[in-house]
Amino acid sequence: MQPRPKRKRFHLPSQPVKLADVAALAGVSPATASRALNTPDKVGEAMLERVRTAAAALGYVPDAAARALASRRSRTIGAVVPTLDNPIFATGVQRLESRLNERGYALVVASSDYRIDKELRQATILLERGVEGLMLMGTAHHPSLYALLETRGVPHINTWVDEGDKEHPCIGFDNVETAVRLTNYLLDLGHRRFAMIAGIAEGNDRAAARVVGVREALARRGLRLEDSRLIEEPYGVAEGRDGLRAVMAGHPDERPTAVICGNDLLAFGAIFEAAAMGLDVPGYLSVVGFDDTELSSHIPPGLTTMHVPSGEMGTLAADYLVNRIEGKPARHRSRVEVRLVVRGSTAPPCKPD
Amino acid sequence: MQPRPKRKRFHLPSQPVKLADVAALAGVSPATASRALNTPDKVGEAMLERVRTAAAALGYVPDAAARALASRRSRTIGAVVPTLDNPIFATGVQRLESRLNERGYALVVASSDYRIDKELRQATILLERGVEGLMLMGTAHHPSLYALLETRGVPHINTWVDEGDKEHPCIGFDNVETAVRLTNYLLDLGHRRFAMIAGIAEGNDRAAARVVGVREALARRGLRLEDSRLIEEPYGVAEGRDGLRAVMAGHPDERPTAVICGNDLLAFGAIFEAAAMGLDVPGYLSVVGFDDTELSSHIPPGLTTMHVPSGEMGTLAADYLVNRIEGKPARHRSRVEVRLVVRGSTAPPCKPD
DNA sequence: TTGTATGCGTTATCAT
DNA sequence: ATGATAACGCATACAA
Repeated sequence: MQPRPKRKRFHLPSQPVKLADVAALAGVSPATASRALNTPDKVGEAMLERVRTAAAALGYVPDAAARALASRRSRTIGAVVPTLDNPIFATGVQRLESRLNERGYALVVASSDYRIDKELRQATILLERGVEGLMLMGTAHHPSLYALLETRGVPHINTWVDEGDKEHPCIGFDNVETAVRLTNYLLDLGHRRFAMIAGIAEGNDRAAARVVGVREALARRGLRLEDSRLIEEPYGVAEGRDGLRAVMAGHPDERPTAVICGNDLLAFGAIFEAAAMGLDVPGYLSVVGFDDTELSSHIPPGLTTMHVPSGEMGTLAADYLVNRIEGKPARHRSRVEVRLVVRGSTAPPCKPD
Repeated sequence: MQPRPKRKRFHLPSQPVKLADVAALAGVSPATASRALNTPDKVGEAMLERVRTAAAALGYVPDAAARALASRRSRTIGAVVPTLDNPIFATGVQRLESRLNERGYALVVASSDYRIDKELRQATILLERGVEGLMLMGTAHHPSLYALLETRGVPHINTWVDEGDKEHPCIGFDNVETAVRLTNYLLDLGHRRFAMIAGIAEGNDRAAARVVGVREALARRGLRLEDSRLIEEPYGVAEGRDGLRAVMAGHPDERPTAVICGNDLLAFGAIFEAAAMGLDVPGYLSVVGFDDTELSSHIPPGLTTMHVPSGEMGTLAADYLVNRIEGKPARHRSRVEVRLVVRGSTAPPCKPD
């Protein structure tokens, strides 16, 4: 005869100790145990102690899935970023996580690889996972994304941008205006011949906006960016080097005296390549970037760049989302300060027109 | 007779369309609908189509919490890293996420800030969140952590290490041995007077191991690291500069001819500071680092360093955990190749003893 | 304040 | 291959 009783279900006793066990040990109902653990102020002093010690004694760990199902709250928020491989994004996510952690939320991350279709897929996955809020980057999303957010009623926040897109909450700065300011600085220095090593605009509205800003600033002074002086490269140091060679091609007299880079990584590459080409920075050529990474102030001769407070944006995004979720007041939009940091990589042109 | 049942719940109709709705529209039972969506091969051709179109028509999105509760599977794994702010970690997490995504898992991240007590707290939170696997960094964990993992039966993997700790699965490399190799390279070059700008050993076994390795290699040649020539600094460029000034203090004749840095960020700082002090690298001083970041090959004169395949470790960690979770064979330990990359920052000492 | 009884949406067991 | 139905572990409306 079989020593095993015929079992009704075949579930593993994965988590032996459940709330009911705690309640039993404490001699109270599951409801009271639940309240004691979650809303201590709604329960008597004595009960509270009994439940707590019982829970501790059993090493009780609540089951998040069951809790989420019953309460319809996951206490989880999601973030879809292009990649964590860009340090400036990583910093933002780091601070996002820190703040969420402080406020009792967990963070699930996914990357879009700068592709809006993948961003949509990832966001969908996170939504299925039950995130209660979503941090996105930029404002160029798949048309279906907002609809998805809408139907699920999940708050979201666009970061790194603060553009005309008044429909949607965002935390960041105006990339166009920022590029204008940076370009104006160079113009005021006396530069007239420009080149730009931009990021890949496709799928990256921030990169595109920076090009627009540069063009706009130049146009106001009656200047323009020659086609041969604008090149798009993925963000990277090696790409910055390639970019510099490309935009410096041609007759020396027609070469740009200032190169604007889409981010600091590209700018580092440009500076290194200029050195390799024997072109003095800033004597022969001024170079500027965007972001202001840890290295920007240290790399000789120091990189003039726009300081972007990526960590602050992460913190603000966390607060915005949690406030929305918890029904607290939350500013629909908030702007962070991006400031020009002048360092050694810029100077007046050696031979102004 | 009451038109409505007397008890009515006040739940928000948060997710109007559920599996039952799909089943109803398709004219099948919920069970069949579930099977059609999850295990298509266990269902008839015709049913499958009906269910799928019904689901699409209603825009059905499964509820992860309910699914997790019923199946006892969250399809989520967790990672606790010191910080995302170190680009080398960010890369590892990026690749971890990529691979998990490919295999149908989501990633929830938390940071420990190099503190084992916080690591324990974060791991606990992730476990409560129902992660089915956990990626950790290093091997120096809180005593309770393994017990926690054990009771919950959650697979884990220690990354960035491959030490004697044979109890636990890990993916990485031997930090001591790696430091030995790096030091031997300098010794073979002829260096005899060394300094080290290490990371903070407290809470960071990798940083500590690298110091051990350097000492070990020196000891084998009858040399040692003077107390005044070893300094611990948080990983950072500015800290590297401070560190260099500190270890170069004293009479020039007694100065080290080689400085070993705990990671590339510190090495960058050391190189910059050496330049600022008018000390030629590698003519007067050789500098080496660990990690091999994107900038290491570009920064003049090129940084000699140990290349650490952080992305690969992320991928391997993902595969290991998913394989374990899904009952597939998984190597208990796997080692990645760390190789010495010689660049311009090292040369024989100008005046060997 | 505490207990009782559902219900959350899905998967899985069993019978058909 | 498909349907009926009992868990899954917890929170909460309601009664006491």
